[in-house]
Order: sequence, then structure tokens, then C-alpha cells
Amino acid sequence: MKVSELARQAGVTAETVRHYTREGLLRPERHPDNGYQLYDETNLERLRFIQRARTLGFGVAEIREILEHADQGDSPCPLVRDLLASRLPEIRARIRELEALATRMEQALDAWADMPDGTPDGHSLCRLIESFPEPLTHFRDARGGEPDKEVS
Amino acid sequence: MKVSELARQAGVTAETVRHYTREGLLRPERHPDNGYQLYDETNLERLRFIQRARTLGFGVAEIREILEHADQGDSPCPLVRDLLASRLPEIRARIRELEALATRMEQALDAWADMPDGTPDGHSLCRLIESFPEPLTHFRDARGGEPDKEVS
DNA sequence: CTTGACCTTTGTGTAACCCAAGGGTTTTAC
DNA sequence: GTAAAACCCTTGGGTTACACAAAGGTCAAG
Repeated sequence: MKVSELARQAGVTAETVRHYTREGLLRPERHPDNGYQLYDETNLERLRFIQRARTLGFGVAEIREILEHADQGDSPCPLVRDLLASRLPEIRARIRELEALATRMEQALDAWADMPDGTPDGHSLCRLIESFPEPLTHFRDARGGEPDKEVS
Repeated sequence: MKVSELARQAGVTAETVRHYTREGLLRPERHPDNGYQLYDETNLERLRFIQRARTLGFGVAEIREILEHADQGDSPCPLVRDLLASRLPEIRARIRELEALATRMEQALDAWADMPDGTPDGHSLCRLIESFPEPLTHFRDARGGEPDKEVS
């Protein structure tokens, strides 16, 4: 099947399929005449595997590594377990950060009612933000990226 | 003070200070002779403000907008409140995603004990991952980016 | 045979910085 | 007084996981 067909069956965009192919996660053949990429059932399975691995928090580079192990006949499972085990605490930490963030935001919105929101006087930019404790100088970061958009 | 001094006082890297300056969040003066960027106390306050805003989940572009409002004498507070209010649900959603992710990872590690991790047989890549339910085909994404590194 | 749908590659953009290179400047130590 | 250490500047490339646009070839239907 061709790109869009594979994409449709897996519920991703054709761009995503091409991306994984460029990154070496999928291995299509080429139609000798027109150069189209042709994917077989195995590639569909690989793609489904990739999707599951992504929802488990693996990055594309890691998945490539896993697939390469498997392609060489090695069991990738110990690798997977180690990656899982090492990533889990990071996720937990991130959850705590985000919860703290949400709490701060709610406090801010609650506190809003008690504060005047007049024009800043040159010393205060926005009391709402200024009244927050300074971030401890080496626990930076807080945002959750939203680089993804809905995939119809 | 010069870049590194400002950076040190706020607990960020000099690169970060330069970045904010390039993005227009900080407004240093230039030493007429050598072209060095010189920051005053006001810029230190701005930087601290930026830090707090970042931990509250604001992006650099948003913070620039807030600062521009304040620089023009408008109160940025209503803006801040709206941004806060609109971002909060996103954060909450992200927390739920990450919790689901962590749960899946833990299930995977738990299930590990019951599964053999031998060499894949050509049909299975890694049962640990393959045994997961397929992601619903339009609720993609799950990762929390870690594009940031520790800031000494 | 001409649309229109689909394929190709290449290049650019996203967020918030980090890092290296090449080249001036200032401070410090001898 | 000067040389090395330490710091400053700008420019450009890298990071993640794709999305999107452009220019151009291909294919099925009417």
C-alpha cells in the first residue's frame, strides 16, 4: 500500500508516515517505475508498535533503537524495561511540577479578587505575578509543550 | 552590570539572558566604547518577573506581550488573568495525560514479571509494548518534552 | 486528454534555549 | 608592562516530532 493508505489504517497523517520512514523506523520498498513508497503488512505492524511505544513515552530515536535490536534478532525487551524504569521517575517529577503549577495558577486566580488591577505604577508590573515566590534557582522549567495538533 | 553578573543574580545562564534580550524582554543599554550590554536594577526586576511568569506557565512571547503592555502604562493584569484562565484547563489535561502515561508504564513494569523476554520470533517485537491497547486514533501524543537542562 | 487526487523531494517553522566558533576587551597576576 | 585568564560580542547550527508549502511527476476517471 502507499503512504496515505498506511497512514489511514493507523490513524496518522501521511506526513507522519514519511517522517518515520525518513528516520528509518519504517522500511518501505520502492515501486521501480514511479518511485512510490510501498508498505506491506509488516510495516503496518511496525507503525502500530511505534504508536504504542509513543504513548508509553518513548522518543523516536529510542524506538528506532528498539526496532534495530529486534531486527537483528536480539530481544529489545530488557532495553525497553530499562528505558521505562528510568523514565518513570522523570514523568512523576513532571507531574508534580505541573500540579504545583496548576495550584499556583489557581491561587493566583483566587487571589485576584483581593487585588486591585490598576495601572502599574512603574514599580510593579503585575502584582499577581510579582507576589509569587521566586523559583528556586536550579529547579527551572515548568511548561508542557503542545507541539501536536489534532489528527483528524 | 554585565550579562554574567545579571545571570548570576537571577540564577540563570548568560545565554538565557542574551536570549531574553534578543527576544526583547530585557532592555539593556550599550556601553558606548565596547558594545557590552549593561543591565540595571530594573532589568533584574524584569528578569525575576520573567522567571515567575515562566514557572506560571507563560511562554516567552506571552511574557513579552505582558511587558509591552506594562511599558505602555497599561495594566497587564487583565491580560494575565485571561491567559491564566485559558491555560489552566490545558495544564490539567496534560496532568491527566501524564498520569495515564505513568500508570501505563507501571502496568508494563508489573506485567514484566509474567512475561518471557526471549528473542522475538519475527512476529513479536516486544510483547511488553505489543500487549498495550492501541491508542485511540485521534487522541494522539503523550510525551512531556524535556528540552530544558539543569541550570547550575 | 484533462482534471483532480496522490506521489516525490526539499526546505522552512515551531519553543526555549544550549553550544561552538571566531574575534575583541578587560581584568589579574607576575 | 604585559601576557594569560576571563569575559564580552555576533552568527549560525542543534535539539523534538512532526506540519506545511512549493515545484513537479504520476495515475485513475470522465
